[in-house]
Amino acid sequence: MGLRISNTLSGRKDEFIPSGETVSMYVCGMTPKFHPHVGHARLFVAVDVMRRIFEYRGYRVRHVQNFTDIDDKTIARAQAEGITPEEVARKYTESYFESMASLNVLPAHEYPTVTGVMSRIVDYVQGLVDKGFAYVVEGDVWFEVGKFPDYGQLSKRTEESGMVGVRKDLEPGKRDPRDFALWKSAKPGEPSWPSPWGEGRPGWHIECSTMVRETLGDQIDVHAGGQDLIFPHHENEIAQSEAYTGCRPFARYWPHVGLVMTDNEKMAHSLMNFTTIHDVLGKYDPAAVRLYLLQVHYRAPMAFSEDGLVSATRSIRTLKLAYGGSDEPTEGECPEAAALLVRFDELVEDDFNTPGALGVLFDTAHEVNRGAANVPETAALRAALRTMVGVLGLPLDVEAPSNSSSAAPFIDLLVETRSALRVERQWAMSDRLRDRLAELGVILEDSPRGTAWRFSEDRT
RNA sequence: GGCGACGUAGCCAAGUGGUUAAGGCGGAGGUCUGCAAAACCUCUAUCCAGGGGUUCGAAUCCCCUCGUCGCCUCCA
Repeated sequence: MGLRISNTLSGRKDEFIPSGETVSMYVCGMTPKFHPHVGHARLFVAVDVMRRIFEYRGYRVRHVQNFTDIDDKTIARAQAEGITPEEVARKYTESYFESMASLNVLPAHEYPTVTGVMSRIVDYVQGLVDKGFAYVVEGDVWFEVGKFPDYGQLSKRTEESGMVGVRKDLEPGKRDPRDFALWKSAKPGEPSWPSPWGEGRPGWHIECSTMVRETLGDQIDVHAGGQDLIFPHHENEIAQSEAYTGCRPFARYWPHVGLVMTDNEKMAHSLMNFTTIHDVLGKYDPAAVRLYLLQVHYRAPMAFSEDGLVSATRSIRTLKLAYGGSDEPTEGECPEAAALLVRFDELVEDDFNTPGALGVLFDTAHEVNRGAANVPETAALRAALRTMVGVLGLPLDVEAPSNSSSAAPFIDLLVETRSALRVERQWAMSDRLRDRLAELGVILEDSPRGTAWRFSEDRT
């Protein structure tokens, strides 16, 4: 059975049938107006896993992800920080890349920006005007929803049912409450770009339609984003694109990633209730963070919790132990390893079921840790585990930062001293050292090869 | 009000028609260890928000109720 993907457009889980040799995937990226938070991390890790699974299943993928580098919020942030909107965008775009590199998120093949495609956006808006889908009112350009009969196909809203709650006070010149801005005339002091309708800047949705067309073409395979973008953003994107190109569906598969919740509301910059990825990575192993994010199916809402991160930190150890063993040459067949991989493949193909797949990883890790002496099977099992870890993108190769602490030389010294005491069989003294270190958050592990230490994950 | 997502053990979470309901964390016991830690082994949901219904058979399909969240447009 092949890959199946939940598709907001069809309202079902659909079998994935590629349109060509390469899977085209567009992801609504972030507005770089502050450091990315855990909600962003979840979205981009989820999308990263989708891409890795496509590639694992033998597809080539072309992944494009935008930055909305100019909008009301970047302008507001620029004023707050006393820098230009460009500087805001640059600063937080860098922050984005840092966080994503730590989480082992593969870079997209292309990162278009609004400012980078401005002239194409103007052309696109002009095209919609020419085709009769948009009208101009005093420097503003509006998309006329009434001209596009399929409006609401993604969000399942109809004019009668879902639109009743929209604002009643129309902006000047707007013909229908549902109409939305393609181009907004500049207010004094705002950044603006020239257009046939005067100085202004693009509306919120048009940049994505333009960028998709510029980078991937008139129809794409996969369009992903957060669940909060279904309406109006993705709905409007579809309207613009299908009106412009006449090609439908604009995107064939629409997987939407559930939101990260904190205190029973979505984590969002605008709600001031977020935890940045940077902060989380300061306290937790990146592999644990990624594991934590993949432990919930991407479509379900996810409650952010430190307990979950602590739990994931403990879990990751089992995986690391099995993953990091020395390499023995693999010889012969290992039916058990093959069976585990089959289980893994089936789960991963079924709408990117990472929580289910992680169950297989732990089963595999236990098999490896159990049979460390049984060389051929262990090698095959470990190879299978490495394959799975690669598909999920868990950064198990990366050392947790603990041993690079500035306290490390002193802890090493204490451990060394204790080892000497142990040789003398001075148990009372050596145990006291171990207990005192434990109180300070340093855990000692004795083995025939010597004594290793690590920081407790519970330290605050 | 409309549309959508969700409600499975102490916590997190797979499973969406059929033998014993994955896995992780936590907990209990054991092996190992000078004692620990780590690792490994065993145990830890007669039951899937509640109530009806369909079926030989449902956590899984249908209806209703309750609860949580998201979206409802140039955005606080």
